[in-house]
Amino acid sequence: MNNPSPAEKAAILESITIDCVIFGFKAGNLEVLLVRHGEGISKDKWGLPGGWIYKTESTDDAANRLLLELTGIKDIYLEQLRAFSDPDRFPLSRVITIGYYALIKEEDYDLKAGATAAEVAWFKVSQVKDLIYDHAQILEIGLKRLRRRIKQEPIGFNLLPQKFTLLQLMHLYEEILGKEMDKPNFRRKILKMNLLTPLNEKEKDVSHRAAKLYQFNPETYQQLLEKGFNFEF
Amino acid sequence: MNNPSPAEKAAILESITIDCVIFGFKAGNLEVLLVRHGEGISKDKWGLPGGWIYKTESTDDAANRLLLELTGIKDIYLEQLRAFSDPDRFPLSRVITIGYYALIKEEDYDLKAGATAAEVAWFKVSQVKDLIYDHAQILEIGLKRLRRRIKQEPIGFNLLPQKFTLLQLMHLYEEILGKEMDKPNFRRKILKMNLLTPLNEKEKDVSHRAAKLYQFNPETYQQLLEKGFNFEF
DNA sequence: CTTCCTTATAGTTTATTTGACTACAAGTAT
DNA sequence: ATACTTGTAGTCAAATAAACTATAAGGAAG
Repeated sequence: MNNPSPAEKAAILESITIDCVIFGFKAGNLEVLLVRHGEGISKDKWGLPGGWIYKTESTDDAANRLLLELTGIKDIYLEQLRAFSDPDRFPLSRVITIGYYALIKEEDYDLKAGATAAEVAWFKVSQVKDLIYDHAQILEIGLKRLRRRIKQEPIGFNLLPQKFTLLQLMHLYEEILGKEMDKPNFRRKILKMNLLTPLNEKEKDVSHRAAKLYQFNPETYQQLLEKGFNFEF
Repeated sequence: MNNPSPAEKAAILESITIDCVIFGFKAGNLEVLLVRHGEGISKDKWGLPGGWIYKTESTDDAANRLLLELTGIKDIYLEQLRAFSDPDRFPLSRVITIGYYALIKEEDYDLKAGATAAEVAWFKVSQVKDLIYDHAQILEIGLKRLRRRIKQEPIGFNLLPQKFTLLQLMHLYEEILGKEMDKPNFRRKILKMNLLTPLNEKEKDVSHRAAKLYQFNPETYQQLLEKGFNFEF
Protein backbone atom coordinates (compact mmCIF):
# COMPACT_ATOMS: atom_id res chain seq x y z
CA MET A 1 0.00 0.00 0.00
CA ASN A 2 2.83 2.35 -0.80
CA ASN A 3 2.10 5.29 -3.00
CA PRO A 4 1.91 4.42 -6.67
CA SER A 5 4.57 5.69 -9.06
CA PRO A 6 3.53 8.19 -11.74
CA ALA A 7 3.71 5.49 -14.39
CA GLU A 8 1.35 3.30 -12.44
CA LYS A 9 -1.04 6.08 -11.64
CA ALA A 10 -2.65 6.00 -15.04
CA ALA A 11 -3.66 2.40 -14.58
CA ILE A 12 -4.78 2.30 -10.99
CA LEU A 13 -7.62 3.64 -8.92
CA GLU A 14 -6.35 6.42 -6.72
CA SER A 15 -8.16 6.16 -3.48
CA ILE A 16 -8.88 2.46 -3.07
CA THR A 17 -6.70 -0.42 -2.03
CA ILE A 18 -7.00 -4.06 -1.09
CA ASP A 19 -5.76 -5.82 2.04
CA CYS A 20 -5.88 -9.55 2.65
CA VAL A 21 -6.18 -11.48 5.88
CA ILE A 22 -4.92 -14.97 5.15
CA PHE A 23 -5.42 -17.51 7.89
CA GLY A 24 -3.53 -20.75 8.31
CA PHE A 25 -3.33 -23.31 11.07
CA LYS A 26 -0.24 -25.03 12.31
CA ALA A 27 0.64 -27.06 15.36
CA GLY A 28 -2.52 -26.11 17.14
CA ASN A 29 -2.16 -22.41 16.47
CA LEU A 30 -4.13 -20.12 14.26
CA GLU A 31 -1.76 -18.09 12.13
CA VAL A 32 -1.98 -15.13 9.79
CA LEU A 33 0.16 -14.21 6.82
CA LEU A 34 2.03 -10.91 7.00
CA VAL A 35 4.49 -9.12 4.76
CA ARG A 36 7.34 -6.82 5.63
CA HIS A 37 7.30 -3.86 3.31
CA GLY A 38 10.42 -3.18 1.29
CA GLU A 39 9.73 0.41 0.30
CA GLY A 40 7.53 3.42 0.88
CA ILE A 41 6.49 5.04 4.10
CA SER A 42 5.92 1.74 5.82
CA LYS A 43 9.31 0.29 4.87
CA ASP A 44 10.41 -2.48 7.20
CA LYS A 45 7.09 -2.61 8.98
CA TRP A 46 4.79 -5.57 8.96
CA GLY A 47 1.29 -5.48 7.55
CA LEU A 48 -1.31 -7.44 5.66
CA PRO A 49 -0.56 -8.18 2.03
CA GLY A 50 -2.34 -5.61 -0.10
CA GLY A 51 -2.02 -2.83 -2.63
CA TRP A 52 -3.57 -0.83 -5.43
CA ILE A 53 -6.28 -1.86 -7.84
CA TYR A 54 -5.95 -1.66 -11.61
CA LYS A 55 -8.76 0.16 -13.33
CA THR A 56 -9.52 -2.84 -15.44
CA GLU A 57 -9.85 -5.49 -12.76
CA SER A 58 -12.46 -6.29 -10.17
CA THR A 59 -11.46 -6.13 -6.53
CA ASP A 60 -11.63 -9.92 -6.36
CA ASP A 61 -9.08 -10.14 -9.15
CA ALA A 62 -6.96 -7.44 -7.58
CA ALA A 63 -6.88 -9.29 -4.28
CA ASN A 64 -5.69 -12.46 -5.96
CA ARG A 65 -3.12 -10.66 -8.07
CA LEU A 66 -1.70 -8.74 -5.14
CA LEU A 67 -1.49 -11.82 -3.01
CA LEU A 68 0.40 -13.64 -5.74
CA GLU A 69 2.77 -10.74 -6.38
CA LEU A 70 3.58 -10.21 -2.74
CA THR A 71 3.54 -13.70 -1.27
CA GLY A 72 3.59 -16.23 -4.09
CA ILE A 73 0.22 -17.66 -3.10
CA LYS A 74 -2.21 -18.10 -5.93
CA ASP A 75 -5.56 -19.47 -6.87
CA ILE A 76 -7.22 -19.36 -3.50
CA TYR A 77 -10.74 -18.40 -2.61
CA LEU A 78 -10.73 -14.92 -1.17
CA GLU A 79 -13.88 -13.60 0.35
CA GLN A 80 -14.56 -9.94 0.80
CA LEU A 81 -14.73 -8.72 4.37
CA ARG A 82 -15.87 -5.12 3.97
CA ALA A 83 -14.52 -1.67 3.23
CA PHE A 84 -12.49 0.24 5.83
CA SER A 85 -13.01 3.91 5.39
CA ASP A 86 -11.82 5.96 8.32
CA PRO A 87 -10.72 9.23 6.68
CA ASP A 88 -7.48 9.15 8.64
CA ARG A 89 -6.64 5.50 8.26
CA PHE A 90 -3.90 6.14 5.69
CA PRO A 91 -1.52 8.97 6.52
CA LEU A 92 -0.59 10.25 3.06
CA SER A 93 -4.00 10.65 1.49
CA ARG A 94 -7.59 9.58 1.72
CA VAL A 95 -7.65 5.90 0.89
CA ILE A 96 -10.41 3.40 1.46
CA THR A 97 -9.33 -0.21 1.61
CA ILE A 98 -11.36 -3.29 0.90
CA GLY A 99 -10.50 -6.20 3.13
CA TYR A 100 -10.45 -9.80 1.97
CA TYR A 101 -9.94 -12.96 3.89
CA ALA A 102 -9.15 -16.58 3.21
CA LEU A 103 -8.29 -19.80 4.98
CA ILE A 104 -5.61 -22.00 3.54
CA LYS A 105 -3.55 -25.02 4.41
CA GLU A 106 -0.11 -23.67 5.02
CA GLU A 107 1.47 -26.83 3.74
CA ASP A 108 -0.04 -26.35 0.29
CA TYR A 109 1.75 -23.11 -0.50
CA ASP A 110 5.33 -21.97 -0.74
CA LEU A 111 5.85 -18.42 0.37
CA LYS A 112 7.89 -16.17 -1.88
CA ALA A 113 8.22 -12.49 -1.12
CA GLY A 114 7.83 -10.43 -4.27
CA ALA A 115 7.01 -6.97 -5.60
CA THR A 116 7.25 -4.48 -2.75
CA ALA A 117 7.44 -7.13 -0.06
CA ALA A 118 10.82 -7.70 1.56
CA GLU A 119 9.69 -10.72 3.55
CA VAL A 120 6.62 -12.89 4.03
CA ALA A 121 5.86 -15.03 7.05
CA TRP A 122 3.20 -16.67 9.14
CA PHE A 123 2.53 -15.26 12.59
CA LYS A 124 0.49 -16.70 15.40
CA VAL A 125 -2.64 -14.60 15.58
CA SER A 126 -2.37 -14.33 19.32
CA GLN A 127 1.09 -12.84 19.02
CA VAL A 128 0.66 -10.34 16.22
CA LYS A 129 1.40 -6.76 17.13
CA ASP A 130 2.26 -3.39 15.65
CA LEU A 131 0.72 -3.66 12.25
CA ILE A 132 0.74 -0.68 9.93
CA TYR A 133 -2.22 1.68 9.47
CA ASP A 134 -5.49 0.08 10.57
CA HIS A 135 -4.40 -3.45 9.74
CA ALA A 136 -4.91 -4.57 13.30
CA GLN A 137 -8.56 -3.64 12.93
CA ILE A 138 -8.85 -5.44 9.62
CA LEU A 139 -7.31 -8.53 11.17
CA GLU A 140 -9.72 -8.32 14.06
CA ILE A 141 -12.72 -8.08 11.77
CA GLY A 142 -11.34 -11.00 9.78
CA LEU A 143 -11.02 -13.03 12.94
CA LYS A 144 -14.54 -12.20 13.98
CA ARG A 145 -15.82 -13.27 10.60
CA LEU A 146 -13.86 -16.49 10.81
CA ARG A 147 -15.36 -17.29 14.19
CA ARG A 148 -18.86 -16.60 13.05
CA ARG A 149 -18.41 -18.54 9.85
CA ILE A 150 -16.85 -21.59 11.33
CA LYS A 151 -19.92 -22.12 13.45
CA GLN A 152 -22.21 -22.10 10.47
CA GLU A 153 -20.27 -23.48 7.58
CA PRO A 154 -17.75 -26.27 7.29
CA ILE A 155 -14.96 -23.89 6.35
CA GLY A 156 -12.50 -24.75 9.07
CA PHE A 157 -11.47 -27.83 7.19
CA ASN A 158 -9.51 -25.71 4.79
CA LEU A 159 -6.99 -25.19 7.49
CA LEU A 160 -6.15 -28.83 8.12
CA PRO A 161 -3.97 -31.20 6.16
CA GLN A 162 -5.63 -33.56 3.70
CA LYS A 163 -5.76 -36.35 6.22
CA PHE A 164 -6.50 -35.53 9.82
CA THR A 165 -7.80 -37.04 13.01
CA LEU A 166 -11.00 -36.08 14.72
CA LEU A 167 -9.04 -34.69 17.62
CA GLN A 168 -7.06 -32.41 15.35
CA LEU A 169 -10.30 -31.09 13.95
CA MET A 170 -11.67 -30.60 17.41
CA HIS A 171 -8.57 -28.76 18.51
CA LEU A 172 -8.96 -26.48 15.53
CA TYR A 173 -12.44 -25.60 16.65
CA GLU A 174 -11.30 -25.14 20.18
CA GLU A 175 -8.50 -22.85 19.13
CA ILE A 176 -10.65 -20.70 16.89
CA LEU A 177 -13.68 -20.53 19.13
CA GLY A 178 -11.65 -20.34 22.30
CA LYS A 179 -13.58 -22.94 24.21
CA GLU A 180 -13.15 -26.53 25.31
CA MET A 181 -15.23 -29.32 23.90
CA ASP A 182 -16.25 -32.85 24.77
CA LYS A 183 -14.56 -35.49 22.67
CA PRO A 184 -17.31 -38.09 22.45
CA ASN A 185 -19.96 -35.49 21.66
CA PHE A 186 -17.83 -33.76 19.06
CA ARG A 187 -17.13 -37.07 17.40
CA ARG A 188 -20.75 -38.10 17.35
CA LYS A 189 -22.00 -34.81 16.00
CA ILE A 190 -19.46 -34.38 13.24
CA LEU A 191 -19.67 -37.99 12.11
CA LYS A 192 -23.41 -37.82 11.80
CA MET A 193 -23.08 -34.95 9.35
CA ASN A 194 -21.58 -37.36 6.89
CA LEU A 195 -19.01 -34.77 6.06
CA LEU A 196 -15.99 -36.92 6.74
CA THR A 197 -14.81 -39.99 4.89
CA PRO A 198 -12.96 -42.42 7.13
CA LEU A 199 -9.72 -43.69 5.64
CA ASN A 200 -8.11 -47.05 6.18
CA GLU A 201 -5.18 -45.34 7.74
CA LYS A 202 -4.04 -44.33 11.13
CA GLU A 203 -1.76 -41.79 12.64
CA LYS A 204 1.89 -42.75 12.73
CA ASP A 205 4.70 -42.13 15.15
CA VAL A 206 2.55 -41.21 18.06
CA SER A 207 3.23 -42.54 21.51
CA HIS A 208 -0.32 -43.61 22.20
CA ARG A 209 -3.13 -45.37 20.48
CA ALA A 210 -3.14 -44.15 16.88
CA ALA A 211 -6.31 -42.39 15.78
CA LYS A 212 -8.07 -43.06 12.54
CA LEU A 213 -7.49 -40.56 9.75
CA TYR A 214 -10.30 -38.86 7.87
CA GLN A 215 -10.70 -36.63 4.88
CA PHE A 216 -13.63 -34.62 3.57
CA ASN A 217 -16.51 -35.75 1.58
CA PRO A 218 -16.51 -32.96 -0.98
CA GLU A 219 -20.13 -33.58 -1.95
CA THR A 220 -21.59 -33.25 1.52
CA TYR A 221 -19.19 -30.37 1.95
CA GLN A 222 -20.77 -28.54 -0.95
CA GLN A 223 -24.24 -29.22 0.32
CA LEU A 224 -23.41 -27.99 3.78
CA LEU A 225 -21.68 -24.93 2.40
CA GLU A 226 -24.91 -23.89 0.77
CA LYS A 227 -27.29 -25.01 3.43
CA GLY A 228 -25.16 -24.13 6.41
CA PHE A 229 -25.21 -25.92 9.73
CA ASN A 230 -25.10 -25.13 13.35
CA PHE A 231 -21.86 -26.08 14.95
CA GLU A 232 -22.32 -24.67 18.39
CA PHE A 233 -20.90 -27.57 20.39
CA MET B 1 -24.63 8.46 -8.59
CA ASN B 2 -24.47 11.06 -11.32
CA ASN B 3 -21.11 12.48 -12.23
CA PRO B 4 -19.88 15.12 -9.83
CA SER B 5 -19.62 18.72 -10.95
CA PRO B 6 -16.14 20.27 -11.22
CA ALA B 7 -16.78 22.24 -8.05
CA GLU B 8 -17.60 19.10 -6.16
CA LYS B 9 -14.70 17.17 -7.60
CA ALA B 10 -12.23 18.74 -5.26
CA ALA B 11 -14.06 17.48 -2.22
CA ILE B 12 -15.10 13.99 -3.22
CA LEU B 13 -13.42 10.70 -3.89
CA GLU B 14 -13.44 10.01 -7.57
CA SER B 15 -13.98 6.37 -8.02
CA ILE B 16 -16.06 5.32 -5.04
CA THR B 17 -19.72 5.72 -4.29
CA ILE B 18 -22.27 4.55 -1.76
CA ASP B 19 -25.59 2.83 -2.39
CA CYS B 20 -28.16 2.01 0.26
CA VAL B 21 -30.68 -0.79 0.43
CA ILE B 22 -33.34 0.34 2.89
CA PHE B 23 -35.91 -2.27 3.84
CA GLY B 24 -39.32 -1.59 5.28
CA PHE B 25 -42.34 -3.74 5.93
CA LYS B 26 -45.94 -2.80 5.33
CA ALA B 27 -49.19 -4.67 5.10
CA GLY B 28 -47.43 -8.00 5.00
CA ASN B 29 -45.01 -7.01 2.27
CA LEU B 30 -41.31 -6.47 2.39
CA GLU B 31 -40.52 -3.19 0.72
CA VAL B 32 -37.41 -1.34 -0.41
CA LEU B 33 -36.79 2.38 -0.75
CA LEU B 34 -35.94 3.65 -4.23
CA VAL B 35 -35.30 7.07 -5.70
CA ARG B 36 -36.03 8.39 -9.19
CA HIS B 37 -33.05 10.33 -10.40
CA GLY B 38 -33.65 13.93 -11.42
CA GLU B 39 -30.50 14.50 -13.43
CA GLY B 40 -27.47 12.86 -15.02
CA ILE B 41 -27.28 9.84 -17.23
CA SER B 42 -29.82 7.93 -15.20
CA LYS B 43 -32.40 10.71 -15.20
CA ASP B 44 -35.91 9.44 -14.61
CA LYS B 45 -34.74 5.96 -13.81
CA TRP B 46 -35.18 4.31 -10.44
CA GLY B 47 -32.30 3.16 -8.33
CA LEU B 48 -31.05 2.78 -4.79
CA PRO B 49 -30.32 5.99 -2.91
CA GLY B 50 -26.60 6.66 -3.13
CA GLY B 51 -23.87 9.00 -4.28
CA TRP B 52 -20.37 10.29 -3.86
CA ILE B 53 -18.23 10.32 -0.76
CA TYR B 54 -16.57 13.46 0.63
CA LYS B 55 -12.88 13.12 1.28
CA THR B 56 -13.37 14.03 4.89
CA GLU B 57 -16.08 11.57 5.86
CA SER B 58 -16.14 7.86 6.51
CA THR B 59 -18.34 5.72 4.28
CA ASP B 60 -20.70 5.21 7.20
CA ASP B 61 -21.14 8.95 7.48
CA ALA B 62 -21.46 9.32 3.72
CA ALA B 63 -24.20 6.71 3.63
CA ASN B 64 -26.17 8.52 6.29
CA ARG B 65 -25.68 11.91 4.70
CA LEU B 66 -26.69 10.73 1.25
CA LEU B 67 -29.74 8.99 2.58
CA LEU B 68 -30.81 12.17 4.34
CA GLU B 69 -30.15 14.37 1.31
CA LEU B 70 -32.00 12.14 -1.09
CA THR B 71 -34.85 10.75 0.96
CA GLY B 72 -35.19 12.76 4.15
CA ILE B 73 -34.45 9.74 6.32
CA LYS B 74 -31.92 10.34 9.04
CA ASP B 75 -30.26 8.81 12.04
CA ILE B 76 -30.72 5.16 11.19
CA TYR B 77 -28.33 2.29 11.67
CA LEU B 78 -26.81 1.45 8.33
CA GLU B 79 -24.72 -1.65 8.04
CA GLN B 80 -22.20 -2.18 5.33
CA LEU B 81 -22.95 -4.93 2.86
CA ARG B 82 -19.78 -5.08 0.79
CA ALA B 83 -18.07 -3.40 -2.14
CA PHE B 84 -19.31 -3.97 -5.69
CA SER B 85 -16.46 -3.71 -8.08
CA ASP B 86 -17.25 -5.05 -11.53
CA PRO B 87 -15.07 -2.85 -13.79
CA ASP B 88 -18.04 -2.28 -16.09
CA ARG B 89 -20.73 -1.69 -13.51
CA PHE B 90 -20.83 2.06 -14.08
CA PRO B 91 -20.91 3.14 -17.72
CA LEU B 92 -19.06 6.46 -17.56
CA SER B 93 -15.99 5.51 -15.61
CA ARG B 94 -14.51 2.98 -13.26
CA VAL B 95 -16.46 3.30 -10.03
CA ILE B 96 -16.59 0.94 -7.11
CA THR B 97 -19.62 1.24 -4.88
CA ILE B 98 -19.99 0.29 -1.28
CA GLY B 99 -23.40 -1.09 -0.43
CA TYR B 100 -25.16 -0.41 2.84
CA TYR B 101 -28.37 -1.79 4.17
CA ALA B 102 -30.84 -1.03 6.91
CA LEU B 103 -34.23 -2.06 8.21
CA ILE B 104 -36.61 0.62 9.36
CA LYS B 105 -40.21 1.06 10.37
CA GLU B 106 -41.79 2.91 7.48
CA GLU B 107 -44.18 4.69 9.78
CA ASP B 108 -41.36 6.38 11.64
CA TYR B 109 -40.05 8.34 8.70
CA ASP B 110 -41.44 10.88 6.29
CA LEU B 111 -40.02 10.63 2.82
CA LYS B 112 -38.86 13.80 1.17
CA ALA B 113 -37.07 13.71 -2.17
CA GLY B 114 -34.07 16.01 -2.15
CA ALA B 115 -30.74 16.75 -3.85
CA THR B 116 -30.61 14.90 -7.16
CA ALA B 117 -33.66 12.77 -6.42
CA ALA B 118 -36.86 13.68 -8.23
CA GLU B 119 -38.98 11.22 -6.29
CA VAL B 120 -38.67 8.72 -3.44
CA ALA B 121 -40.94 5.78 -2.81
CA TRP B 122 -41.30 2.37 -1.26
CA PHE B 123 -41.59 -0.60 -3.61
CA LYS B 124 -42.53 -4.14 -2.83
CA VAL B 125 -39.35 -6.14 -3.11
CA SER B 126 -41.07 -8.80 -5.14
CA GLN B 127 -42.12 -6.22 -7.72
CA VAL B 128 -38.97 -4.20 -8.19
CA LYS B 129 -37.59 -4.17 -11.70
CA ASP B 130 -35.30 -2.27 -14.02
CA LEU B 131 -32.95 -0.68 -11.58
CA ILE B 132 -30.00 1.33 -12.83
CA TYR B 133 -26.47 -0.03 -13.10
CA ASP B 134 -25.96 -3.08 -10.89
CA HIS B 135 -28.48 -2.01 -8.28
CA ALA B 136 -30.51 -5.14 -8.81
CA GLN B 137 -27.50 -7.14 -7.70
CA ILE B 138 -26.93 -4.92 -4.69
CA LEU B 139 -30.55 -5.34 -3.71
CA GLU B 140 -30.25 -9.08 -4.10
CA ILE B 141 -27.20 -9.23 -1.89
CA GLY B 142 -28.98 -7.04 0.63
CA LEU B 143 -31.92 -9.38 0.62
CA LYS B 144 -29.69 -12.38 1.08
CA ARG B 145 -28.01 -10.71 4.01
CA LEU B 146 -31.36 -9.83 5.51
CA ARG B 147 -32.52 -13.43 5.25
CA ARG B 148 -29.39 -14.77 6.81
CA ARG B 149 -29.39 -12.21 9.56
CA ILE B 150 -32.99 -12.55 10.53
CA LYS B 151 -32.41 -16.19 11.31
CA GLN B 152 -29.58 -15.42 13.64
CA GLU B 153 -30.31 -12.08 15.19
CA PRO B 154 -33.51 -10.45 16.35
CA ILE B 155 -33.28 -7.72 13.73
CA GLY B 156 -36.62 -8.24 12.06
CA PHE B 157 -38.31 -6.38 14.84
CA ASN B 158 -37.06 -3.12 13.43
CA LEU B 159 -39.57 -3.48 10.66
CA LEU B 160 -42.67 -3.68 12.82
CA PRO B 161 -44.58 -0.94 14.60
CA GLN B 162 -43.88 -0.37 18.29
CA LYS B 163 -46.74 -2.58 19.34
CA PHE B 164 -47.46 -5.68 17.37
CA THR B 165 -49.12 -9.05 17.61
CA LEU B 166 -47.34 -12.36 17.47
CA LEU B 167 -49.03 -13.14 14.20
CA GLN B 168 -47.73 -9.95 12.63
CA LEU B 169 -44.26 -10.95 13.69
CA MET B 170 -44.72 -14.42 12.33
CA HIS B 171 -46.00 -13.07 9.03
CA LEU B 172 -42.90 -10.90 8.83
CA TYR B 173 -40.74 -13.96 9.18
CA GLU B 174 -42.80 -15.86 6.68
CA GLU B 175 -42.57 -13.05 4.16
CA ILE B 176 -38.85 -12.59 4.51
CA LEU B 177 -37.91 -16.25 4.68
CA GLY B 178 -40.51 -17.29 2.16
CA LYS B 179 -41.89 -20.18 4.12
CA GLU B 180 -44.95 -20.98 6.17
CA MET B 181 -44.78 -21.53 9.88
CA ASP B 182 -46.80 -23.11 12.62
CA LYS B 183 -48.53 -20.61 14.89
CA PRO B 184 -48.39 -22.46 18.19
CA ASN B 185 -44.77 -23.41 17.72
CA PHE B 186 -43.73 -19.94 16.67
CA ARG B 187 -45.47 -18.51 19.70
CA ARG B 188 -43.84 -20.95 22.06
CA LYS B 189 -40.38 -20.45 20.72
CA ILE B 190 -40.38 -16.69 20.56
CA LEU B 191 -42.00 -16.25 23.95
CA LYS B 192 -39.46 -18.46 25.59
CA MET B 193 -36.68 -16.17 24.39
CA ASN B 194 -37.96 -13.55 26.74
CA LEU B 195 -37.52 -11.01 24.01
CA LEU B 196 -41.07 -9.72 24.02
CA THR B 197 -42.87 -7.83 26.73
CA PRO B 198 -46.60 -8.49 26.76
CA LEU B 199 -48.70 -5.34 27.01
CA ASN B 200 -52.07 -4.95 28.63
CA GLU B 201 -53.51 -4.04 25.30
CA LYS B 202 -55.18 -5.76 22.44
CA GLU B 203 -55.66 -5.15 18.78
CA LYS B 204 -58.53 -2.87 17.87
CA ASP B 205 -60.93 -2.72 14.98
CA VAL B 206 -60.37 -6.25 13.83
CA SER B 207 -63.21 -8.49 12.83
CA HIS B 208 -62.13 -11.43 14.92
CA ARG B 209 -60.77 -12.14 18.33
CA ALA B 210 -58.30 -9.39 19.15
CA ALA B 211 -54.75 -10.53 19.72
CA LYS B 212 -52.55 -9.35 22.55
CA LEU B 213 -50.01 -6.69 21.70
CA TYR B 214 -46.32 -7.01 22.48
CA GLN B 215 -43.27 -4.85 22.34
CA PHE B 216 -39.59 -5.64 22.70
CA ASN B 217 -37.59 -6.11 25.74
CA PRO B 218 -34.61 -3.96 24.78
CA GLU B 219 -32.33 -5.64 27.28
CA THR B 220 -32.83 -9.16 26.05
CA TYR B 221 -32.71 -7.70 22.59
CA GLN B 222 -29.22 -6.38 23.20
CA GLN B 223 -28.10 -9.67 24.67
CA LEU B 224 -29.44 -11.63 21.77
CA LEU B 225 -27.92 -9.21 19.28
CA GLU B 226 -24.51 -9.99 20.66
CA LYS B 227 -24.97 -13.64 21.35
CA GLY B 228 -27.14 -14.45 18.37
CA PHE B 229 -29.79 -17.13 18.24
CA ASN B 230 -31.09 -19.72 15.90
CA PHE B 231 -34.44 -18.85 14.47
CA GLU B 232 -34.88 -21.64 12.01
CA PHE B 233 -38.51 -22.48 12.69
C1' DC C 1 5.39 -60.04 29.38
C1' DT C 2 2.92 -57.56 32.71
C1' DT C 3 1.43 -53.23 34.46
C1' DC C 4 0.69 -48.45 33.84
C1' DC C 5 -0.45 -44.53 31.19
C1' DT C 6 -2.44 -42.05 27.49
C1' DT C 7 -5.58 -41.40 23.99
C1' DA C 8 -9.33 -43.37 20.91
C1' DT C 9 -13.82 -44.79 20.59
C1' DA C 10 -18.40 -46.70 22.05
C1' DG C 11 -22.32 -46.34 24.68
C1' DT C 12 -25.81 -44.59 28.49
C1' DT C 13 -28.73 -41.52 30.56
C1' DT C 14 -31.37 -37.43 31.22
C1' DA C 15 -33.04 -33.17 30.01
C1' DT C 16 -34.31 -30.20 26.38
C1' DT C 17 -35.95 -28.98 21.95
C1' DT C 18 -38.54 -29.75 17.82
C1' DG C 19 -42.61 -30.62 14.78
C1' DA C 20 -47.02 -31.99 13.98
C1' DC C 21 -51.26 -31.90 15.97
C1' DT C 22 -55.67 -31.23 18.79
C1' DA C 23 -58.58 -28.52 21.47
C1' DC C 24 -60.66 -24.81 23.10
C1' DA C 25 -61.37 -19.65 23.90
C1' DA C 26 -62.74 -15.22 22.35
C1' DG C 27 -64.43 -12.40 19.47
C1' DT C 28 -67.44 -10.92 14.70
C1' DA C 29 -70.83 -11.53 11.44
C1' DT C 30 -75.42 -13.57 10.10
C1' DA D 1 -78.18 -18.61 18.87
C1' DT D 2 -75.04 -20.21 15.28
C1' DA D 3 -71.37 -20.29 12.29
C1' DC D 4 -66.88 -18.60 11.29
C1' DT D 5 -62.36 -16.74 12.09
C1' DT D 6 -58.34 -16.08 14.58
C1' DG D 7 -55.91 -16.38 19.12
C1' DT D 8 -53.95 -19.26 22.67
C1' DA D 9 -53.01 -23.49 25.40
C1' DG D 10 -51.63 -28.03 25.62
C1' DT D 11 -50.21 -32.92 24.10
C1' DC D 12 -47.11 -36.35 22.39
C1' DA D 13 -43.61 -38.65 19.90
C1' DA D 14 -39.27 -38.02 17.80
C1' DA D 15 -34.88 -35.87 17.55
C1' DT D 16 -31.07 -33.53 19.77
C1' DA D 17 -27.82 -32.05 23.22
C1' DA D 18 -24.95 -32.41 27.37
C1' DA D 19 -22.70 -34.79 30.76
C1' DC D 20 -20.81 -38.76 31.85
C1' DT D 21 -19.04 -43.85 32.08
C1' DA D 22 -16.80 -47.59 30.13
C1' DT D 23 -13.86 -50.04 27.30
C1' DA D 24 -10.28 -50.69 23.60
C1' DA D 25 -5.82 -49.96 21.63
C1' DG D 26 -1.61 -48.91 21.62
C1' DG D 27 3.23 -47.42 23.66
C1' DA D 28 6.46 -47.14 27.64
C1' DA D 29 8.44 -48.64 31.95
C1' DG D 30 9.60 -52.07 34.95
